[in-house]
Parts: sequence; structure tokens; C-alpha cells
Amino acid sequence: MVTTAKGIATRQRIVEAAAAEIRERGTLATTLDDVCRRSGTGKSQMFHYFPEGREQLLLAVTEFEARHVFDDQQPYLDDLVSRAAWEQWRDVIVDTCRRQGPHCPLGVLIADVGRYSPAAQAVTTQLIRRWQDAVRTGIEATQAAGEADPALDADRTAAAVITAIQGGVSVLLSTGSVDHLEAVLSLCLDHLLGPVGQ
Amino acid sequence: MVTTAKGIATRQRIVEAAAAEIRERGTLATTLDDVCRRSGTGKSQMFHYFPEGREQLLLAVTEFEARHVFDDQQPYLDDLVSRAAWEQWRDVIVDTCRRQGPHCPLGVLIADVGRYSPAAQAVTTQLIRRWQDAVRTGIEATQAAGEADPALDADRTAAAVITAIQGGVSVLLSTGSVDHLEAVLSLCLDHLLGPVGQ
DNA sequence: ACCGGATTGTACTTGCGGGTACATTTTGCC
DNA sequence: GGCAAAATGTACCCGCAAGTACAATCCGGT
Repeated sequence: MVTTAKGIATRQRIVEAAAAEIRERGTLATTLDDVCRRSGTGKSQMFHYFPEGREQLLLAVTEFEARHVFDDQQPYLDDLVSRAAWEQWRDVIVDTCRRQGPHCPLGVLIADVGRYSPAAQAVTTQLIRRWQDAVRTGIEATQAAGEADPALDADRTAAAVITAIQGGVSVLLSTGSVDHLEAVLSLCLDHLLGPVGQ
Repeated sequence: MVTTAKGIATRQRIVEAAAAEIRERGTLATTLDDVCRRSGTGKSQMFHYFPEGREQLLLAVTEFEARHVFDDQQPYLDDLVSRAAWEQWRDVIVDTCRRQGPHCPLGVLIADVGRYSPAAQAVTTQLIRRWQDAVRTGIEATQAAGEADPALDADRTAAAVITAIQGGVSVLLSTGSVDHLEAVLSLCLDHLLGPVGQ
């Protein structure tokens, strides 16, 4: 179905346009026509590259944004070992969310996509899992470095951290304030690393 | 506009039907026709009692569910002072979510309603504020009882706890698993009360 | 050059769901 | 009982956005 370089490029343009549109206005308000207009394509391409329609496009966007977020965070995630590194990571997350306002790409999508579409649920579950693994690795490294309480269950703590982020984004989407995100992430970090003045 | 007892009752039936429908299938999938069918009313009543339409109904449902959740939790919130009480509260939340599966009433609504409707945003903001105040009071009581670190900023910690719950619900909605909620709430409690075996 | 599949443009269908119009009945009240 | 307002029933409208049909064009390989 897709073989040509041109075709791949078009498909990519559609995904990017959809992602941008969703960031700006939410999944609900984003229509296929909007995406077509923005990407300079037409319905025919839309359904040529996403024969299953809207749902399939949303999944593609989710994967796209996930890759994006991971690429952004990878350098920080790889280096989670000192308190300073953890705090820097937290600040990056908070700042990114603050800058983007209520348009945090993954947040929007995890919150929106596929409540009830099993395919989408699978994608988000796997995404959370992957992210959680990255954080867990960081926690283990921090423990190995003697900076974190070795008694903590690394995976469970990672789960808590991911969930905290998701909650912060959720509150951000509802209220427009990033304070809650900051508060809960800081609490998690304090718990992980011990009180600030230790 | 509304004076009769019968009218009030009808309005109430509409709100309850809408709430039930939303719990079962999400706000997105809930149509006014569904609500009418379920409540045994017609469009004319719908727009008689909610002249501004769907949006207004959703707000009413949010307030209804908020009251509901508060009433449920009030006894526990009033008693947050010992570790046992906190853990019981946590278990109530987790169990409720587990039982209801991905239908946690407030979670759905906070996550869904009024991203972008300013009125809805005001309602959810105030709701979060109110809930946070209740938790803060609990934290202060716990500190006063010497069970919690007095150095913690009670309001900020309360914000973190509320956000954690919201995140857990959000993950629950996306993945169907309640584990993340449990993990993040437990982490918050451990942080607040000190490690289990202290 | 030319063939066939990939790609794209245009115009359409269709269903759904929010919202409206208006007629009819019920109800509280004097 | 009768009347005005509230409450309800029925039938509609209308717009939007997902999805389809089909024709036209491009483009790589031989």
C-alpha cells in the first residue's frame, strides 16, 4: 500500500498535522478536515494511508508523540542518578508543560485516546510500561549510587512517579495550573532521595 | 422556570440518568438522546431544564458527582489523623475505583469536562481546591498529633495527594489497572507518615 | 515509451446528534 | 371551575464530520 518515498512523506505530513492540531485544540475538536487542510492533503489521502479512519490516525499520532517525548527525555532519563539530575528532569517536565500550557502532547493523548478502544488501550499501556521501565532503571542506578533508599521497590516507585506526572498533567488540563504537577513530582523526589537537607 | 416539585424531580432524574450514562460510557459517547431515553423524558424537558444544552447538563452532572464523592468520603476525611485512618482512606479510594472499574465518576468528569470551557474549568478548579482543603486539614491534624513530619507544607502536600489520585484514575482509565493508583497513593502516604516500620 | 500500481483531487452520501417549534396536558392557585 | 404558568410529547431541522466513489494523474521499472 505504501511504498513510494513520496507516499511515506505524505503520510508523515498527515500525522504531524494531526499532532499539531490536537495539541492546539484537543482530540475532540480536531476533525479530519482540519487535518487535511493543515497538511495540504485531501480525504482521499487520509483514507488511503489510514483506511480504518480516524481511530487509526489517532493511534499513529499517539505513537508519534510518544517517540517525540522519549527522544526529548532520553538524555535526562539516561542520567538519573544524582539528586541534581532528578531535579533537572523534574524541571524539564514542569517547564515543558508550563510552556506548552494545556497542550502536553502525551498527556492529552493518554487522557483522551482509547478509553474503550482496546487497541488504543494496548498502545497506552505499553507506552506507560516503557516509560516506567526507563524511570525504574534510573531509580535502580540511584540506589546503586547510594543516593536513594535501597529498600524502595524500584518498579513500584517508578509506577508512582509516572502516575504522578499523569495526574499533574490531568490537573493542568483541567485547571491550567502547573503547580500541582510540581508539587506531586517534588514529593515523589523527596521520597525517593530523602529530604532536601539530608 | 423551575418551581414545581415535579419539575425538580424531573430535573434530578435527568441529571442522575446522565451521570449513570457517563459513568458507563464516558462523556464523549453519551448523547442527549441516551439521557432522555434513560430518564424517560424527552428533548423538550432536556432543554426546558438545561436551556444552554449539553454543556450545562455536564456541569450539573459534575456538581452532582462531586457532592456524591464528598458525601462518601466525608467520614474518612474528617478522621485523617492516624496512619490507620490514612490507609483506610486510601483503601476506600482504591477499592471504589477497582469496583467501578474505569468508571470513577469524578475522574471521568475532571478528565473530560471543560478542557476549554471556562465555566467548566472554574467548576473543576474549585472542586479540586475544596478537596485539597479537606486533605490539608487532615494533614495538619496528623501533624498536630505528631504522626506526620511537621516540616511538610500541608497545603502543598495535599495538592500532591489530590494530584496523585487524579493521576491514578487517569492511568486507570487508560489501562484498566488500579495498581498505579495504589502505588502512587502509598508513596504519598509513606512520605507523609514516614516509612511503615518507623 | 508505456504499463500498472501508487497517489491525489473532487464531489458526493449519510448518519448522527444537538437544538428548535409548537401543540398538548398537567398543575398550582384564586 | 378556570386560568396562567409549568411541564411534557412529537415532530421536525440543520450542520457537521466521517467516510465513499470515482476519475485523474504521477512515477518507477522494464
